[in-house]
Amino acid sequence: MPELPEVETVRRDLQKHLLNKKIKSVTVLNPKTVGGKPEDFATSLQGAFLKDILRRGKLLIFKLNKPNLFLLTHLKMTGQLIYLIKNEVYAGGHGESDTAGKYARVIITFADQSRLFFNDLRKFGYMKLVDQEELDKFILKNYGPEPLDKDFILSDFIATLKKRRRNIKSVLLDQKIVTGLGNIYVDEVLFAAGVRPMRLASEITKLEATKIFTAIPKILNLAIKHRGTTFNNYVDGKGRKGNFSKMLKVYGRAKESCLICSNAIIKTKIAGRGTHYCPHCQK
DNA sequence: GTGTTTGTTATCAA
DNA sequence: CTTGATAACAAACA
Repeated sequence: MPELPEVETVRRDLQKHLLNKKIKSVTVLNPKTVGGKPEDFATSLQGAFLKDILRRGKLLIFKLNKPNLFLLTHLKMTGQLIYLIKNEVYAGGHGESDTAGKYARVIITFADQSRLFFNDLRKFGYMKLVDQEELDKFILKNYGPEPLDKDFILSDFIATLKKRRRNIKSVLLDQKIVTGLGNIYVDEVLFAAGVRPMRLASEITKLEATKIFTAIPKILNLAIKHRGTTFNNYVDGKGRKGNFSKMLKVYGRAKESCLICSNAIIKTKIAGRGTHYCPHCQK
């Protein structure tokens, strides 16, 4: 489940390896992944150079040298981007040992014969070509402030929570309120802030909101430092697992004892998602 | 066969 | 119009 730290780890890996590479050919193995006609998708990319790789929330944005062309990539639940040099074989990727694996959906081959695999077991992820105008519109419509940027502002955050009559968990999962958090990091953030996930957002105190606000970048940055969390499928740009899994304090620890107070961690369902919290440390 | 896993969007209700 | 709640999507696993 790639959330902000995992997507950022992939972005940094890929930026190191494939900046300024020229796209030689594109193979679309699952047409639904790219939408429209696969041959149009391939043709548009062919011959283009990769100039930059950006991230907005959990969305990766590949900037191409063709004027006004951006390749958006969303990994959703099980997407992986794996970069392999010429003839390199990757053992992994949803348990496959073949180079491509049976879950490869798109393969981009560069002029030097290195390749970028977009694997996606559940086919929720997508690649999509847009121009600058479509990109701006898309981001404006779907994304709120970046928690690691200056536009994530405490007073705005407190005011937003005050207006929401939903549980805090679903509010934090809403990408328009703050981008990048998913099921794992929301549980971790709420534990760090000492707030129960079912609490009504509008009734969160200023002090609690401040604790949540502070915990968000703190935990995300720490997770990036450890190259993300691998729970199911996530791997980085070279197929390696993330190390933050060992440092999770509540997610995936149902019935285990709280690392602070030793009470049993409770697992329940909130906002349709598996939700973990400590009944003693979180009020 | 059943329930569970989750990022995002579609759909419906208020 | 907005907001919120829920189903749907897809595939695999216990």
